Amino acid sequence: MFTRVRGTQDILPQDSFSWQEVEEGARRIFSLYGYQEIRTPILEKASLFNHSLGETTEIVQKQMFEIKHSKDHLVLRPEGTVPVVRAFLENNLNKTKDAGKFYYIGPMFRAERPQKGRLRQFHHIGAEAIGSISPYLDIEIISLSDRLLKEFGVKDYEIVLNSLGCSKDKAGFAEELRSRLKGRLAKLCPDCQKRYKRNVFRILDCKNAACKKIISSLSLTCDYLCSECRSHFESVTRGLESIGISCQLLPSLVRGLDYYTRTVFEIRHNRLGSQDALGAGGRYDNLVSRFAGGDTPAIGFAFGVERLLLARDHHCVPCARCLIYVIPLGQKAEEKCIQLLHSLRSNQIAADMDYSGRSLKAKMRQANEANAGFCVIIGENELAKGVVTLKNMACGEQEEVKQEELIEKIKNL
RNA sequence: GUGGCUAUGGUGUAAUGGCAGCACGGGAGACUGUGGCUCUCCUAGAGCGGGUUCAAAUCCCGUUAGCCACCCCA
Repeated sequence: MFTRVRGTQDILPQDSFSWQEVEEGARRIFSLYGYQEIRTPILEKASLFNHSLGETTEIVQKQMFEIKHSKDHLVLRPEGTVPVVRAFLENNLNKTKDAGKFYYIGPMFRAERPQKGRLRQFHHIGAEAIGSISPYLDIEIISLSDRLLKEFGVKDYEIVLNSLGCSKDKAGFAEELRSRLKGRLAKLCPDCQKRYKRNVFRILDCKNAACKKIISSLSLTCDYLCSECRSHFESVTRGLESIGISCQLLPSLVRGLDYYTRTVFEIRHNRLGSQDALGAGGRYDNLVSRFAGGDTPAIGFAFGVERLLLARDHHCVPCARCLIYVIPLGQKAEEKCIQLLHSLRSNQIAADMDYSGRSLKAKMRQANEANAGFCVIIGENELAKGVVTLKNMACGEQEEVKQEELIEKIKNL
C-alpha cells in the first residue's frame, strides 16, 4: 500500500542535481539551435495514438496505460512526437508559420516489464522540427543529438543511420521482403513469424542467430529507395561527414513506430545492457498530413533521460554552497536568530538555521555536513554584548561581529 | 508479455537448518560554548503471506519488487 508503483522511481535530492544538470544543459543547447520549448498534457485521447503509431505496434496493442472516465477513453502519453504534432495543428501553428522547431522534456508512460534503463514512467528529452523536407534539417537534428550528448558528458556512443525511404518505398520494400522470405518462413524464429505479418521490417534487427543468417543471405542494399529518397539520404550522409559527425550506416536499422519515413537514426551505448538505445529519431513526413492533409514533412528525436544518466560516468555533486549556518544557544538566542536568518535571506545570502536544540558540538557537526562556509553562533554571551560569533569553517578562525554589521561583513567575504 | 536469477539494520554485506555478525551511516560522549581526525558507548534488520521442522535468514509454495535475457523501445 505504501510502496511505489512498479517501474517508477523517486528521484531523491542526491540524484536530482544530475537531472537538473541534464535538463538545464538540454535547454541551453536547444536554444542554441533555435528550438523552443513546448509543453503538452500528459493525458491524451487514446485515439490520438491508436491512429498514428500504427495499429499493430506493441505500444498501441498493450503498452498504453488507459484511463476510462465516463465516456472518455484517455491514456498517459507513451511518447512525445504525436502530442507535439497534435498541439502544432490544434493551435494552428501550421497556418501562422511554415515551420516550427520545438523541444520538450517530460515523463512518458509504457506498461513494459521493468528492467535497467526501462521504466514504466520514464522521461524523454526530445525535439521536433516540423515543416521542412530539407536534408539539412536531418543533419541539424542529428548534429543536435550529438551536441546534446557532448553537453551531457556522455562518451563512447555510436550513431547508426539508415533511410527507410518514402511511404511508397517502404511499401515496396515490405512487399519484396515478404516475397523473398516467404519460402524460408518456417526457419525463422516464432517472433519473426509474427513479425512477418505484423511488421516485416522488424525481422531485420532480430537477435536470433538463425534469423540473422537468413537476413544476411538476402544481401540487402539501399536499392529499393527511389531516386529522390536516395539523393536526400546522400545529402544527409555527405553533410554529416562535412561537419565531422561520424555515423555508421546500418541497412538493417528499422524503427518500431509506423510513422517513420526516410532518415532514421539511433544512438547506442554499451553501458546500458540490453536497452542499448540512448535515443533515436527520424523523419515522419506523412504523420502531420495524416491528421491535417497538406504536405508537412517533419523530423524529430528523443533521448531517454534515465538512460542518459546511466551512460554518464560521473556522478554530479552540487559544488559547495556558500551557506551561512546559524546556530542559536538557548531560547532567547533562537528568537534573535530567526530575525537574523530572515535578514540574511532578504539580502540574498543563503542561510540555514539549526532547530535541533542539541549540543553546540552536534550543531557544529550539522554545519559541517551542510557544507557551510561560515557559522554564526549566538548564545548568552553574544546576546549580552550585542554581537555574534562568526566562524570560518574552512580555517576555523572566529571573531565577534556587531549584530548590525554582520550583513555587510558577510557580503564582503 | 515470456523464461530465469535475487531479496538480511538507513546503505553495503557475512553466517549452508541451531545465539543474526561486520563495515559505513545515524545518535550521545571523550575539559559543561565549537565541526572535520581519532576513541568509547548506543542505535537499528530477515519484502509480504502461507507451509515443512523440535528449530527457518537458510528448505518448499504463493505474492510483491528489483535485476538478467528475450520482447519492445528512448
